[in-house]
Amino acid sequence: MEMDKEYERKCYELAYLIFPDVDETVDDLEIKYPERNELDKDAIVTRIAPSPTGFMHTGSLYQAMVHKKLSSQSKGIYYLRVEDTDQKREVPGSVKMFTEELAYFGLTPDEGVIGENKEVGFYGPYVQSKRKDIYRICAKHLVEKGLAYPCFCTPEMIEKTRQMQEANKIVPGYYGVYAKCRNISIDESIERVKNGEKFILRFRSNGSHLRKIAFNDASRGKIEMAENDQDVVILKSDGLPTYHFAHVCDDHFMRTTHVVRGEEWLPSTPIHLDLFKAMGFEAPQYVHTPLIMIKDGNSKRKLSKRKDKESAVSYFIKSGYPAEGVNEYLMTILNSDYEMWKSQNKDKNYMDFEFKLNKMSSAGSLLDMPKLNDLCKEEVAKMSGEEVLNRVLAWSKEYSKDFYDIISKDLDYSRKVFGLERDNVQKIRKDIYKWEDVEDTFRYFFDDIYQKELEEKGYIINSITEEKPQVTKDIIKKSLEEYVKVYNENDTKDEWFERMKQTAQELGFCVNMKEYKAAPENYIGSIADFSSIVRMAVTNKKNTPDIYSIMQLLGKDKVIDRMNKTIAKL
RNA sequence: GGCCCCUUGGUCAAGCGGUUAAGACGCGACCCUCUCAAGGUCGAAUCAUGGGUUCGAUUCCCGUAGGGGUCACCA
Repeated sequence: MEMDKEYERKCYELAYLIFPDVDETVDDLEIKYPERNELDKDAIVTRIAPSPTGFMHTGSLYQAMVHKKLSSQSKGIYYLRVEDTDQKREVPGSVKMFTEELAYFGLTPDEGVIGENKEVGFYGPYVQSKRKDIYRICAKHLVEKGLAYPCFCTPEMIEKTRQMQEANKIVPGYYGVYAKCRNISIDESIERVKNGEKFILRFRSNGSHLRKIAFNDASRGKIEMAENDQDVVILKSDGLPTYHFAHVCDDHFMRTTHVVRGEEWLPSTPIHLDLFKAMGFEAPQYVHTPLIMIKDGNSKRKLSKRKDKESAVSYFIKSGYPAEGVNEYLMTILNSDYEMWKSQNKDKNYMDFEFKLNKMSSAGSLLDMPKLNDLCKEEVAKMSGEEVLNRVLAWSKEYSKDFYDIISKDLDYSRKVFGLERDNVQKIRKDIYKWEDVEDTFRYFFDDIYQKELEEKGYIINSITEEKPQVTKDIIKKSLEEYVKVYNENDTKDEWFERMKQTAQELGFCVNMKEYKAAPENYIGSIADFSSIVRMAVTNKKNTPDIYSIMQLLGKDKVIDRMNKTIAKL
């Protein structure tokens, strides 16, 4: 008993030696960062906690969606905390990038860091490097309780132990008898700290690898794992905490109720539970989300920052994927019954859907780009020409300045172009899924880039002859020559088509598709072939919206000029 | 390798002891059509495997295999 009292006293002495300047206590922090009583009892407080490495992972966006849904549904809070405890990896400008990228997808947090050097909320600072005091208070608390100790081992010594453990097939790590500094006397610790020896701070775990610990994952259910017995580092030599320790201190004092994080954290959850227990804090509800995978040959693997461009959120923004489509896609892989709900609630958006944690798939899904593209197409199809134009303007201003200049020259004209088969029609043309592709899709409307394409790629009209040998170059030439003569820009659509048919028929094309299909050998081609000739002469493209509208938009001079130039090239 | 997670068509997946095993993307065919896209109709394609439990297993239990993750003073 006397001994215990003495030990306790020495722990306090050691704590004071290590943290002479820390005079606040954990209890002070409890008062400073009180429970969020203003929220409903079952309100969910979540957080997105990126590291400022200049890169936002697509998986983070997926999680941001979970945060947003959980918090907004429960009238809770979703905040952003910057985890910059690894200062070596820090990339300037990251925070600005994160907040902008989240904003692009409508996933701006309610609290915390909301822009470069901008924070809101009472639980800050929301940047870990600015929370050193808090970690030191918590760490001091652990030292006082004999639950943390200074470790004087050098990285080389630890590496040596690890190699020995591996060679002997012992579970590697710093624990039990292998934890040298755990086992030195407190007097020696005090002495060595006094002598100014360099050290880091480790947690003193009382767990055993032989015992099991169970916890409930809100999406996966009960998970059982071996207890933690590792004396993990809690404060590094630069004085900053490791992820493990920061997670425990921050999520407690920011009053996080649900920690939504990637599956890769599952194996270290026992460490966190151990730390929560040691601090006397209640652990949050964990939600481990599956990783987004990508196909690699015959197997799949997690999206890799180095190998996969799709691993970066910025990729989707740069390519001009509409946020609505990406969000839809995320929801489909996030909640298994979302697609069904959506098909019954077409006019609603994902914010109206009730997201359920237990409906979350726990297997990692493959990033399905064709599906994403399709969902984006659907979303673009809901937009008016005006809307599409505005989106393309915003996108190109940032990522394709030349195109921006071209389309902003005559906004009325551009609006008509983007409204083709989109405004005032029953069946909307679904051909655009990302803004990056728009320039190529509509290039024939803009002389500069149209001309450039012709110079670079040449005329594609000859491909008709390759596909249908009976439609020879001579026929193409003759068709265009005849058509140029009769083209009348004042025709209505019906008149226009009648005129096309007439010209086609005179040249030996069949103007009735059924008749043509019944006996194609009787004709040199069909009205479809004739239309292709005209289409390619005017647009140098195989696929376009309705040619009549295109001709109307381009105007007679350009139409005639393009046809004549094509004739000259034949 | 230890530990952990995961496993229904090519992909996302519904299912939660008895179903003709939904739906979506993709793919194929046909229809419509001035082309393409869209739309319409139809089609091919799935319960990893072995053993239990049960009258009955895709569904519950155990093993096996496969895939993935993780074992830092990185998060």
